[in-house]
Amino acid sequence: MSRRGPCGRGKEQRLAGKRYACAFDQDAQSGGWITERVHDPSPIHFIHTDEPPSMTPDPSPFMGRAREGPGCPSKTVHILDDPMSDYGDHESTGDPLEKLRHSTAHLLAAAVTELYPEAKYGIGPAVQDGFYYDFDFGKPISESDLPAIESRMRRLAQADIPFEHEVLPRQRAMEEFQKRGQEFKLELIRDKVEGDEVSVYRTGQFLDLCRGPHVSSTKDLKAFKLLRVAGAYWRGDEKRPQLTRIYGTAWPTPKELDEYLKFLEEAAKRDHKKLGRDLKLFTVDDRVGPGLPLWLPDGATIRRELERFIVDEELARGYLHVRTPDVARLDLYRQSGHAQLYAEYMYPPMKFEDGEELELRPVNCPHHIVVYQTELRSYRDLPLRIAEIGNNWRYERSGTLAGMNRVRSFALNDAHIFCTPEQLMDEVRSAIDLALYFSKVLGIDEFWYQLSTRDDVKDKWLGDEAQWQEAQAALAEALESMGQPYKLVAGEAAFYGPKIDFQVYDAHRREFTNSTVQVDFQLPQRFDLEYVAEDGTRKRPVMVHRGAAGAMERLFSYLIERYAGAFPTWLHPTQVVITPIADAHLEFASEVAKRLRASRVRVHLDGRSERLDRKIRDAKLKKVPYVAVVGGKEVESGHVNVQNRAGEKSDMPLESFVSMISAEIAERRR
RNA sequence: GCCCACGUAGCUCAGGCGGUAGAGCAUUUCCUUGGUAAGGAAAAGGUCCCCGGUUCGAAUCCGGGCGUGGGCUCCA
Repeated sequence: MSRRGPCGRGKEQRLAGKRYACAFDQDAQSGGWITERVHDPSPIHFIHTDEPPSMTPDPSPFMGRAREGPGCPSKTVHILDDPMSDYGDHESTGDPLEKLRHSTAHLLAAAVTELYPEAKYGIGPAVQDGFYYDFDFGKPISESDLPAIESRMRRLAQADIPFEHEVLPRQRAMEEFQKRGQEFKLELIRDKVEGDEVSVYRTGQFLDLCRGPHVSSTKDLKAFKLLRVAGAYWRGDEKRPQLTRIYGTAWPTPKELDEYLKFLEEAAKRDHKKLGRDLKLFTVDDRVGPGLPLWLPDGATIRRELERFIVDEELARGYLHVRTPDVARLDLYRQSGHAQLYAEYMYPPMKFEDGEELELRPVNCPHHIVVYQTELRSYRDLPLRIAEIGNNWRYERSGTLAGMNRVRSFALNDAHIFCTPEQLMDEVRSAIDLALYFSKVLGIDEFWYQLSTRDDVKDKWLGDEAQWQEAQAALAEALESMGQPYKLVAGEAAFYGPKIDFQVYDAHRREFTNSTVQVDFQLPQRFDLEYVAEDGTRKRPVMVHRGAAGAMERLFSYLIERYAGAFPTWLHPTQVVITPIADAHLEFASEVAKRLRASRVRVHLDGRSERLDRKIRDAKLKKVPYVAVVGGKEVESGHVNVQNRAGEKSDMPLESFVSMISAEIAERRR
């Protein structure tokens, strides 16, 4: 069997394109790595669509995710073995689309064989919405080389070349690939193929180690397009050669291909980096530094609303909000273990003359632990839920930074719940419930849960077996008791405990972790946390790390893409644009503005000497929820003529409008 | 960090096989006061990412940085 390693599939998944209406369930395609899946991962809701989502960050990273981290689902899911999709354990799902794409990958390789005889082949699996094939060309290949390869593919497709399946004796297969200088394939046979029979597929001059199945002829491949080239390490290992990966997409018909390409265009339009610039929400400037975004006034307004919403809800649910510093003595992180296990993501400490070493915090759990320890806690105090929306600093590798989605300084909606083992389940459940509530209000309609448990490799984990079992059971049970389906991924837990991640997609259907719930027995031990139990003895609490809304930065990038900038009224930086028709109506317009502001509605009075059409157009481009036109008639009647984003107009008394929009805002209607 | 591509006015981009650069939008000013997605005119605006090198001369060529995008790795 294959290993399911850490490498994963995420990549593929990422690249994938969308899956239009349906969500994901792609695990079917992904097959089998998910060992013991408990429920099907179906995505849970999806509601509307037109708005694709994006994602948010991982919450409390905490921990030490040394290198395994809680991670993103991505990896989790896919696999490493994907390579094997080319061979090995890739169990075909029988999905015709997958077969088509996998065959197109072979077609790509066949074209490359003719154009670049020296090329060596890596693997070429089908992935969500397409396929890729990794090659070692022995020289740089760029996107400008794709058209030539693609047209050769078309020629081969028209040539009606059969996909011939052969089963060769192992020795014979080795010789075949040896003769062709295909060292990567030889390696795959050595490592992945058991037994004496080796399954190969032949397409013209191209011979591939592959289990299939494939379409019968290249003429069955009618709608495909090469999309981009990228570097990819052989077998996902950074220490091995980097191959050139060519990504492409393939569909049964040209029409579907077209739709997919259109989807990509649409996704580009709602890209949060583009909208962030167009709508003046945030900026990233070299002078400040990579991965350090600046929230501009309108973006900051949205963030303020989000934080207000989050904090108010948490306070209502019994969380205690605190404020703790962004820096702390390095010793604090030595004690938590981060200095050792998380060092590569931490900024270098600031050293002072007197020997003091201060560290920008990569996580804030140690701070909350200190808060916990300001008093001798009683079992009556538990569960104690300490929350904070505070900045965390992580020195992410430069190549991973992306807009607001992945940054080096981010404000996590973090909380640490200190509770007794008996309370664990309930706390996990309420943390999930909170995340669900946030999702519902914020419009995160499409997401799924992923339960990451520990795998068998013992030394990767801290703690004892019993605690792990207990924690995993608590997480699984919490989800099940709430009727929430999830995907179970073994081996992806944080080193200190299992976790549940909430996964979402961005506009391009790349997967991200939005929020998480993680159980931790390690920090309580490292900090010798305790509480006085009912019987007077000292006991150790359990910690739950949870980031219900994720990081504000990632949440923001998600919401921008989710709404394509057309935020719900309660979030929109400008809720109403008041447009007087002529200067003569400015005075009444000012009164209208004043009235709305008195009710805390964010308004912008557009007093430019522009025409009405122009002002309305500008407001529409800003995706402002309401445009209130004020002209002679309105001055006369005391009404406002309001147009919403759908273009529906209605004339109503100012007071009616005020109460209408106030209610909409108060209810945080979407 | 690695691979590929890219880096010209605030934005979107042209142009430049070496001789100090253009458009549209945005901005400013003037005219226009006009009922539901772009009224007209003028002006202003650029270290052509940075640093070196080659050259009489570099935004254009070469090298090295930095940054951005897409992937890989990683994952807050």
